[in-house]
Amino acid sequence: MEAKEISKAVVKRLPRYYRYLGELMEEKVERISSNDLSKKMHVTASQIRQDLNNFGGFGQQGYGYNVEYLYTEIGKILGLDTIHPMIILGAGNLGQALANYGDFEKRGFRLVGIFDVNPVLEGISVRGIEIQMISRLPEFMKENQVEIAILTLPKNKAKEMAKILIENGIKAIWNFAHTDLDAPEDVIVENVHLSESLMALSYNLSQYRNEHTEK
Amino acid sequence: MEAKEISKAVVKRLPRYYRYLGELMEEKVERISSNDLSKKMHVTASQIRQDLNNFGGFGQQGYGYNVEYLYTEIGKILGLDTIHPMIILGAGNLGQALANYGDFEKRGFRLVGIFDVNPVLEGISVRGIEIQMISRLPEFMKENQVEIAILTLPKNKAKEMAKILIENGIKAIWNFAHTDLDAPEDVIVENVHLSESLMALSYNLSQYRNEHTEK
DNA sequence: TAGATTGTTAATCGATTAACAATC
DNA sequence: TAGATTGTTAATCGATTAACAATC
Repeated sequence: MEAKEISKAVVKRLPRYYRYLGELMEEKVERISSNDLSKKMHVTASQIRQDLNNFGGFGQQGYGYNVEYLYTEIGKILGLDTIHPMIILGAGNLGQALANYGDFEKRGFRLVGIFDVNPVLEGISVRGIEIQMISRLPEFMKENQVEIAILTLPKNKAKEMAKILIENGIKAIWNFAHTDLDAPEDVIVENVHLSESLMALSYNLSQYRNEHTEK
Repeated sequence: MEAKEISKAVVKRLPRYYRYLGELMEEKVERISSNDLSKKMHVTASQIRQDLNNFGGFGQQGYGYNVEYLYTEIGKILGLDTIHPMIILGAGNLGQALANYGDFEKRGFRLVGIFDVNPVLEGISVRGIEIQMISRLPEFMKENQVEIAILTLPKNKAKEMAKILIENGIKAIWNFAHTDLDAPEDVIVENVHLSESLMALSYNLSQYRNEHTEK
């Protein structure tokens, strides 16, 4: 809320704190110290305190952090206390996998539409939502409030659709296409480049093999 | 190849260089300077030169980098010049989506098995590979060389299966389960925590809204 | 040769860790 | 109160950027 700029590294860690705190809640743990949490998460206690203090003092000296309170507060910081209407562009395997992932709904990410270019898919329901032709997208966006678009289309199609999304006032794009998108700075783009993740894995694999073979 | 330790940040950037070089090749571009590439990729030229020089001098003063050569070399660094036999654990939507992604095969990631716990799926073919019961996994791993396991199972099941994979000598796990895995340091784990990615997007969304509302 | 551009060292910037005073 | 643990400042570490000599 304050003007202080939070680093990308900190933001990337917040959801992980949130996940661990959720698990602690399930285990009925009421409070935890940065030290204990640091051991669970394999990070330093110092980093935890430093990270959390970017957003305010959630702990109490001599006591630690109240798990439920901290969980709720991080949830708010992450914007999980509001509804985010969401559409999927590309009803292939990946699009359907994401549509069927129920936990998103639980966190406020509400799927309101699914679109594809393939006429064969038109009218087929996924999670109770009928797949529509992508040509209907601009119209749909005018009639419905849409905040996030999930892009699970081939890369050439993806760039083209990103343009249309932006023209129609999309707020954020979760991009699974194997390409970078051009977007103005007021449109949030979060990339999930799966093949790049697999290549990083492959690098580490080769690296490890070399280190333990050569010599 | 040398003992020099490459930072994780550099490794994460390599696949992106690889992607851009691939695109340049498609466009028949023969050579490129760090400066031109930096403009395309929205990074500094200095970073590109610094990154590449971790692995050796691929460029030439006054000329720049030969696109095809650099592409090939980065491919080798990423281990894309060797075959990586791969299995999928969890034949749900996501598992099938990954099974059907043809580009992996092209890069040397060869799918050799798909497993699930659901007996209904037994024998069904995905990309010409029959889904097997997960109970057959240890046997399969003894009979076949398997390097990478893709984990697309619910989190409780995932931890359990990771243990079995490790006992049977898996080299790397590409983990899509919403949990961290315990693995010895000689087993590479690459996590894809999709919900965390979506939460980071959500954070940025809320953040942007605040900055442009309050004042 | 002159011009271009790398490879590489040095300077800067940012992020992580350590330390400790404040305080519950 | 004494003990525990945070919040926060200072020190360290690492990564990015700038600068430029080397060299094609």
